[in-house]
Amino acid sequence: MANYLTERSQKILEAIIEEYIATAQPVGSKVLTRTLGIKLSPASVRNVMAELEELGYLTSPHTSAGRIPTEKGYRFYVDSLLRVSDLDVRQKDQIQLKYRQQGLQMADMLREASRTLSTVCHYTGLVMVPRLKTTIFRHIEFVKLSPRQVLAVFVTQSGLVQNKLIEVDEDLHPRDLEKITNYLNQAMTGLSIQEVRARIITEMAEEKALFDRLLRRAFVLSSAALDDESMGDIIIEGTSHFLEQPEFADLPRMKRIVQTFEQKSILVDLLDRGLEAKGVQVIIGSETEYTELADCSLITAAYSGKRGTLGTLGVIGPYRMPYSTIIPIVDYTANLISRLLDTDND
Amino acid sequence: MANYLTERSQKILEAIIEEYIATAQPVGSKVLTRTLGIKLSPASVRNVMAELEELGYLTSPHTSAGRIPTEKGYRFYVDSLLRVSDLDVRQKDQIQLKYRQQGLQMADMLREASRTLSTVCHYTGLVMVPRLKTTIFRHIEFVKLSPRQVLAVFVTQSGLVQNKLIEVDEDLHPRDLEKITNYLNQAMTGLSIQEVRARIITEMAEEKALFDRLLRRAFVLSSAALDDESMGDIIIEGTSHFLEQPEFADLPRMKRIVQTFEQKSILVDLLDRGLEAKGVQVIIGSETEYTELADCSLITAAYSGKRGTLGTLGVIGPYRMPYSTIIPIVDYTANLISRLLDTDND
DNA sequence: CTTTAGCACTCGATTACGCTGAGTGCCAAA
DNA sequence: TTTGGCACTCAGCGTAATCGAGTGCTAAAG
Repeated sequence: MANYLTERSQKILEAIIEEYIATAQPVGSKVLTRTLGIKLSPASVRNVMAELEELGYLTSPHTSAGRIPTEKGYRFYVDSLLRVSDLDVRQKDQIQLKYRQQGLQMADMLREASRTLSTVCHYTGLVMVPRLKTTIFRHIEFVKLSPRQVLAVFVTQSGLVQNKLIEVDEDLHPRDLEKITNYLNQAMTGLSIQEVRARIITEMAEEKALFDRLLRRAFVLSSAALDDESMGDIIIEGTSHFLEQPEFADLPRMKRIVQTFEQKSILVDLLDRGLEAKGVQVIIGSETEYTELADCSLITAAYSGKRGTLGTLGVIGPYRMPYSTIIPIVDYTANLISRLLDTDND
Repeated sequence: MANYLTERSQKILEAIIEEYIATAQPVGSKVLTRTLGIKLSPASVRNVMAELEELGYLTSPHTSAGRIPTEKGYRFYVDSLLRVSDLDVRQKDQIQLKYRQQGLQMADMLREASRTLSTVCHYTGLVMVPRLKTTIFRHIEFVKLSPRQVLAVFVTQSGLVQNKLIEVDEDLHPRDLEKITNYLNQAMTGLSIQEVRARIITEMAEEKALFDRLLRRAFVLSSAALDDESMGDIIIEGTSHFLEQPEFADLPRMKRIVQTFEQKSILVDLLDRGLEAKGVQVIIGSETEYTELADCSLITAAYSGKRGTLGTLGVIGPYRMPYSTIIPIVDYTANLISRLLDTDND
């Protein structure tokens, strides 16, 4: 037996997967002959199916049922068989419309993206908020709230605003705070956070800083303001869509998945993986390397601002998913968000 | 037949409800005689049960099953039968421990509260973020991001920080922004947002403002910064606990509830109701007045800062809930949060 | 008047069983 | 190489039988 697939085998595999995606039922040889373009008898189709099963692309839940795709089947389908079409104009408009309202802050926009992905795809939408260290410094402001508390407000190039409450051990005069603010904004604008951190460390070691009280303070404060790793948060919308999927009908499995979502850390990891990748990425089942998500697929794409990748977004669902329609939606959304982030904040 | 309940009937009703809460199974007369303190034959218990059913406190799913409490039964139980004990020290410590870490911003604290409620109660935790208009003005700061964009950072007395991006139609000089900031902080600190709004409106009508360009700007900006009604957001944690409840085993019902959560607006309304109430409030089933939540109970309590109620928190679950343990937990959490908000921000 | 034992009855849950039909694998003919 | 034919398998479904927990009622006991 050949260990490659003839064109006909591929056609049949494709038809099986698409039928299964549509119906969630094991597909038999008979219905295939109807669905399939080629004129072929059920018996011939069965031969091919047996072959595909032996090669590991299909499996049958029991003897007298049809076949369902394996993970390997889906992988092959996504890699080789799938032709993703462009979104049609109507769908593009429908998505774009959601971002029409003015004055959205970045965080709101990302939340909207997650929600839109969820409703358009009928799966759960995921958006990873940009990690602090990959973003570009734009502005920082220190506000004195009480003798011992300073609020740091930090704005990234792409428009993300973050607050951090800093406990200080000395009573800083507002004038000093203002000077610190001015100095930092003038010195750091345009650098990435990583660069800012590096800069702080080297300058603090330098002679000048050793003797300038104010400068020292500036560094201490900004370092406190920026050390927050809590970013890399993720926005999940539309968990309820999971409850529509027949494959998750049993509660314990369902619960495990929802818990995984609530915990977020696993999803953060998975979305992280899409950061360097170009274009849309598909992670199927066990490729996630988490048993909790063994029955799920993720479709992700990175979005970026002016200066490189900011984060990733996508959807998660059962691995029986209409990839051909979901992939362009995720792709389009990532591009749209990238564009909006670029123009929105000059 | 009496339309009040004898002490014995009450005892039996209580026993039934507690048994049902524990087991989720209809309870029969036989098990009751074991559970019940009083020496009584199953037959006698049955008589009482029939009576309780006629009065509407119990119902039976079918002839040959035991009885389960009705909504009215729960209501009576919560109102008259329930003795809430204080939390024991260990539990209090367990809860308090979660807030030990320093420098938590209010938003983080509320999220932690929701999460803790969820894990401790094994139900879904809810926390309503303070509504803007009920909070006290503490500080406002305008940061110029670009010629046409100003970022307003607004801090409430209780330590909640909120950002709003404002599009302006003229290029404001940073000096002017600073003057505006100073003026507003000096004039408005300590007022409630409602008062601030009123003040803005009256002052804008006044003669002085008409001619002072800067003052006008100040009012326009602050009014833009504060008109955000988006607050009154709510933090939901632990939705997955719903999936543990046997009463929500069927997916469609489950899905309706999860969707209701995602939509939030209904929960906002329900939590709002607890704002004026003192102490813990229990809303059972149809008392919510939402069919989506007809099988759910909410247990809520208000938390407050220095100057009055800020918001509410609580848990939501099936109405078969161990009220006697949940109520003190919610109560304690509300008090704890109130205390923390008071001390944390001097 | 209240409580209790006894008993017939109800009805959901469980098990058993047979049938059906979709689907398969294999073989022999085209 | 394809196809029709055929025996075989097995989940799903409906029906029937059984089981047993729990009830309501009645009549006797307290």
